[in-house]
Amino acid sequence: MKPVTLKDIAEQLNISITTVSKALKDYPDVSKKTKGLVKELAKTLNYKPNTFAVNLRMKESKTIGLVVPVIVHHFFSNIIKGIISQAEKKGYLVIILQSNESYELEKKQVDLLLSQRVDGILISLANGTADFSHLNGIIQQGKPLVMFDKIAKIIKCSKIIIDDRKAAYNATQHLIDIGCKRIAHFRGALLPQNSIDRFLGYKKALLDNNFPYDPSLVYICELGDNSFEEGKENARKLLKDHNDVDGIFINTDLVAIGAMTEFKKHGVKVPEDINIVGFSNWFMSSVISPTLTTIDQPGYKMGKTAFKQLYKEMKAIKNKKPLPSKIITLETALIKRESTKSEME
Amino acid sequence: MKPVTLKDIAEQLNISITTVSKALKDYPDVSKKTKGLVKELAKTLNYKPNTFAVNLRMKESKTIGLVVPVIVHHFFSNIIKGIISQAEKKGYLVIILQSNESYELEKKQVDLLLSQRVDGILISLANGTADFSHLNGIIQQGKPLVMFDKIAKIIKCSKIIIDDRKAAYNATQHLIDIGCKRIAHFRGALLPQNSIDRFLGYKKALLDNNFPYDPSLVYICELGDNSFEEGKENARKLLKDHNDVDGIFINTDLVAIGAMTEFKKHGVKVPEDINIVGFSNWFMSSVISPTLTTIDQPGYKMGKTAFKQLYKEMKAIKNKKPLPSKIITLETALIKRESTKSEME
DNA sequence: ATAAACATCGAAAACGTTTTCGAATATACC
DNA sequence: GGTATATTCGAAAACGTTTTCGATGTTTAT
Repeated sequence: MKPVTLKDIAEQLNISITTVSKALKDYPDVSKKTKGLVKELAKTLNYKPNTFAVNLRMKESKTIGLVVPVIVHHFFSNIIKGIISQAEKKGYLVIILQSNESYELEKKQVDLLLSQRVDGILISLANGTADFSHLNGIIQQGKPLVMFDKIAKIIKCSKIIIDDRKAAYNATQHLIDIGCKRIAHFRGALLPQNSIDRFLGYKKALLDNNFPYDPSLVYICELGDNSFEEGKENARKLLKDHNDVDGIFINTDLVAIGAMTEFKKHGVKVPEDINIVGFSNWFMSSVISPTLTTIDQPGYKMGKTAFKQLYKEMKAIKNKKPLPSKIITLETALIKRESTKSEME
Repeated sequence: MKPVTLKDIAEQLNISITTVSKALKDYPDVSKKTKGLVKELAKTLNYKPNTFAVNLRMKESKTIGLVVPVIVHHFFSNIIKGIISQAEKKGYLVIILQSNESYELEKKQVDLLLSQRVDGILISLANGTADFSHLNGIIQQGKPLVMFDKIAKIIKCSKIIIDDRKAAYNATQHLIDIGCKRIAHFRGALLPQNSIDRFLGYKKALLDNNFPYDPSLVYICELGDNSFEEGKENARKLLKDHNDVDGIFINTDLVAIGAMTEFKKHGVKVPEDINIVGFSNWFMSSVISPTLTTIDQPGYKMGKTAFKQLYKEMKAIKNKKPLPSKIITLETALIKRESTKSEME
């Protein structure tokens, strides 16, 4: 019933706790014979070191904290999977918390992780987060912090991102290449950096091609949740305001799918009447009809990379040689599908 | 830099560590005055109890382990969300591990959680799991274990499930009600209980309606991953073997969507030629074309319920009054959409 | 006045591990 | 035989908290 301790093994073998501990860790100053005895008995008794004691002694828990805005989300669950699988390889466990896109909750979750004394923190910011003192709190405690996807440029820590601006530029350029003349954009909320960058990429592509930039063609997802409903809502608005739009670059696949559903309802054909490019390459997008042209965003890889960076920093801090912050940009790719016409020669 | 400890507070106030500890926990045997002083200083110093020490002393970590077969999955990520949100309310953290549908990995993950000394474990079994000794290991250690969705009937622990058989029965009955005469079934792998139960529900509905049960109409997802590809594969086989099938009850939405895609490719119309009912009500199913008739499986609620049950059992074990195991069955609902014809009068 | 009750505090043990440092024994060398 | 060097072990401190139990001082009741 009671878990086996070093003491139990020591008593049965009539040696000291010290020796048992050292034997199990292959210290050079214990004989082969006693090592053998100890290891054998440890195995038969099914000894498992008490993590609580180890944590206290070593001042680390081999556990990291992860805060994401949402869990039920193709992109984020891929990131989570990437983080967990990489962490496991290095012997780390992951505690996951959700901010629900709320700054208040995010702050609370960070505090929770801090008081739990995790060895490091991975975070993707809530859309509403504009104050960053809770993040500085992490750094002040000397804990490594790595941000991914939804980042804050101001904070001095490593970041794993994609080049949203470039990806958006490519998406918009694709619409231009296939012959679109009037291109709208459904953008995300005002605050998140990637929502801003995607907008800027869209705008730059227009200007580089001598297209006029028309602010009335930019629709903001006002609810801020990048939902199916927002796509439908904006599609309705667009249909009312502008009947000459023949291409849309949309912030997120889900919003794009909402828009396509609404267009279908109104008899507007995709891609014949309107070409659509989404963003993220949710699995869903390859399965709907028409399949959605989109930007592939490497969630799994982002998760892996984020943990790897955090791991390096945790190791560095342990060795009292903190690493400089690093910004890693992951490649994206334009996935051409049925929602945009094929390229013209 | 160094975190503040009880000792720091005690020294600054010239009182004992004991008194500081008691003051912070509102013990009755410390005066209001000292309580005030201690609490104030604790706040200004930003004192946070050292979780490692507390865990060691209290022999509990307020942390539970969660093992799921997959993370990137609409149903499971909903469950995860439910578990995390409920756990947070009770002050528990959740460590998530993934078995990747592999028995070996599942066993390893359970061992990991056990050696981490989590206070309890929630698990949904991998499809390949047929040996259950690792689960009995949990119970033998006196740790509460609650299984959900993919369960093993043999293990004596609480379980949160849906009535798969009844749900499958209703799905099949729906196909019969709308006039289908020859109904096929794409089932999941052979081992998982819910795959078995759904098959049995399908069969019972047929027999209750005096339909012949024809084993050649039951297609097994052989890869065992319930994927889009498996849906396409089975649809191809069905098209080759049976040209008279006018309804299919399919184990999982994703497989159903794969099948629909394949049918569309071959010019077979849904629901005109073949009616399809899926299972799980993934968000995706409400967005594809045609929208998919399916069984709604309450993932979020299942997660919440699973944690609640685990919490009760953890509390009970702490009070040395272990609770009897309990099986909780959650309600499902048939969601009628476009992939099945409307009911005949 | 004495005894009983109450209020307030602190010493110390315990949780189980890791690691430093010194002690003891055995082996090597001259 | 004596000194130096390996080899093998263990005592003890430390990590920071919780909680038992006794000590001290103060108030109330008799």
